[in-house]
Amino acid sequence: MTTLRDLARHLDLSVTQVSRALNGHSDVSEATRLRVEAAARQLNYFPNRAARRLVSGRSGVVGFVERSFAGIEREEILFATVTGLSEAFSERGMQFVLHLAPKAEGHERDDIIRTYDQLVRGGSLDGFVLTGPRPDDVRIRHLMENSIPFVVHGRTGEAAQHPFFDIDNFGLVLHLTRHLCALGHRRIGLISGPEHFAYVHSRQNGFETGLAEFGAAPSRARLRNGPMTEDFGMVSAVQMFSDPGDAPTAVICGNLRIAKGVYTALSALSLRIPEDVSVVAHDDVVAHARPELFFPALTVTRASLSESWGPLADVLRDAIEGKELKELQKISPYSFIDGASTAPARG
Amino acid sequence: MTTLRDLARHLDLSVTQVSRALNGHSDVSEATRLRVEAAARQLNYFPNRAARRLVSGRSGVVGFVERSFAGIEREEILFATVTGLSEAFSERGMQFVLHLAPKAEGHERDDIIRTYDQLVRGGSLDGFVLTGPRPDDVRIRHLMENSIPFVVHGRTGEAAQHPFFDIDNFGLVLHLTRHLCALGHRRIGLISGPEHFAYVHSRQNGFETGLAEFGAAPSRARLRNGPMTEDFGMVSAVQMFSDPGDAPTAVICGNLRIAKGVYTALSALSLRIPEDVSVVAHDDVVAHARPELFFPALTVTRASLSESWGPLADVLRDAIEGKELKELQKISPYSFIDGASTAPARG
DNA sequence: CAAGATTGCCGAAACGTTTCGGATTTCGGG
DNA sequence: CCCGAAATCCGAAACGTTTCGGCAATCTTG
Repeated sequence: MTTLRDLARHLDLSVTQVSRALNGHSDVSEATRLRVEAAARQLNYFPNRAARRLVSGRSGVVGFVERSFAGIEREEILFATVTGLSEAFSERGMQFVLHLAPKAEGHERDDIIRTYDQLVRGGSLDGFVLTGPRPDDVRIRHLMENSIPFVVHGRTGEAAQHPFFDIDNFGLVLHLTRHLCALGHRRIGLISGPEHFAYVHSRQNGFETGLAEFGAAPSRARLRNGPMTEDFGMVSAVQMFSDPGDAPTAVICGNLRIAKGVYTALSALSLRIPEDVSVVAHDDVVAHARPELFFPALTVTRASLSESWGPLADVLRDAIEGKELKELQKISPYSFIDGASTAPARG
Repeated sequence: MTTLRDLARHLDLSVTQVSRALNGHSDVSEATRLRVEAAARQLNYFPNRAARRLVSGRSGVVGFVERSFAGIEREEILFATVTGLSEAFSERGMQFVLHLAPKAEGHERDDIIRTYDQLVRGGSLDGFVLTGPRPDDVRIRHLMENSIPFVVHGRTGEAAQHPFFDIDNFGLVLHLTRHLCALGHRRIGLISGPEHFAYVHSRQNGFETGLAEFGAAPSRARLRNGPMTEDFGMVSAVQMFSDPGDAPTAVICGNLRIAKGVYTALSALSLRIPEDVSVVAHDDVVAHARPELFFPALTVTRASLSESWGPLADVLRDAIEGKELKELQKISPYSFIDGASTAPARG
């Protein structure tokens, strides 16, 4: 293995200067910089990471902690997350490790916190990626208190005080709500995710804001929180539309799986889309279902999950480098794609 | 962060002795060893990995390289592999990183090899886990030539010269074949995996050996190689049983998915299991399908995939530590579980 | 009790890099 | 041609650990 010293001897320079040349420091002449780079290539020199880490105090490794078995329906998304982050960090010269914390009994997230501590000890890991934040997330509080760098996919709330990369959950549901209201709908259903997740709250806020703009009010009966599954969408829709008096005229679905269930339910109830009911959804482009394959084509807001890994990795890198909080909070744009699943509200 | 020096000062010992005490060396008295351990706990000392790696020349990180998008039906198994290995290496104090090599055009596996080199440079990674070996695998040859430690899940052949952890593919198909032959079956079908994988060859050898023991010969028409999917099992079975003259009286399935397809096909062809056709399979316990849920209950050999990650990690650890090749080749046992899907051959 | 063996300990060097402070050379301006 | 400033360069220390060789005290043995 060729070292910096080998290079220095070979070039008749000092180790210092070779190091500075390779790291692009200012006080090294253009000529020697080129000479050094050429020699480095020729002797195929690669910096020893361990040595670099020892002096820099950083390991170049980041992690993602998850409990061992999170349940079947989370597998698909977990897989996408792991592969996406692996790729993103690889491209940035960092390494990404998945750490599966054994499922311990007792305190829900205590063991996960202990895992964070263990991993950060001895400089094994520089930082973490978190997903699925709760409004008041213990993990986030703990990491902040111990000033361990991290980035959250999503955020704890609209005014979160931590590094994150998120989609505009508030905005996109507001957009969908306005779209439906503009068509004359006032009784709108919202079938969203599990109540304890922060993004569900943001979406609900967007929903209520949109309704308020048009002088409408949400109804407890038209609000459903539960797992983002086709089954839940189906059951929720059947329940919502079972009361003919108060049934909604339009439904907003948290994702495409839920929309799938809603389509099934409406078809079974002999309700036509969009004549009887308008349906819209948010498309996170994770499953293999595409909104164009719905019939009639689904109107959606879209923000691709697979495009979030890169920015997420950037934010974590910057967080580790100690940048300002305001540079560490990014919100991704979404697009609105009009389909054929909405129509003006009837009479 | 407390270092060895802090500990040494605190205990009024030398750094050397503290280090040796913590690493359980022989020339340190029991008394001081206990004293040192107590102090380490109290000051909550954790060895700095980077420093340790710098001197030992090892990183404590191992990797698994895969191309970015390997196709849907491989996802399930890839996911199981990644989570299983993550957990196994965590338990051994090592870190496991998944590296997704971008899908490049041109030479099939050239880019993967380059990836191995890059990762091993600068001491980033100590070794690799490989899966799905071919009989003459370029990756394996390359790693051996450059003496980079690795372990293969599976092996290139019966007399492989590399570290591996494998199930007894030859033996288990031999077992199934003998079982069927003992029941009087002579025309037996084998629906197995893609031809280029080494394990498919081993299984085929076991099959032919078993047949030969009973004086039977394999037939080209009763041998199918293809993807391990339900669809392939279904199509293969239909084709095999379409020729009434030469149709088999029993079928061996490469895994449970294939068996599922075979059950479907036989049912559609109005062939009863086991009265008309006996069916057996190998169960790798990866999917959520269980052989008991087949009707009639499937007779299988079983070797759980999820139990292979630990031994696999052990072998790689030992390979990195430079143990002898013969200690680095492990074959896991399988069990035979008799169901209700076989019966004596008729007439 | 002397001589060798054993036990428990220590100082110093090494791993390969970055960085601090200072030294040397070169250059422009008077 | 000289002087200060800018441009390049360098030695040495530091990061935290392991390990090699040696040293002193204690124990064993004849």
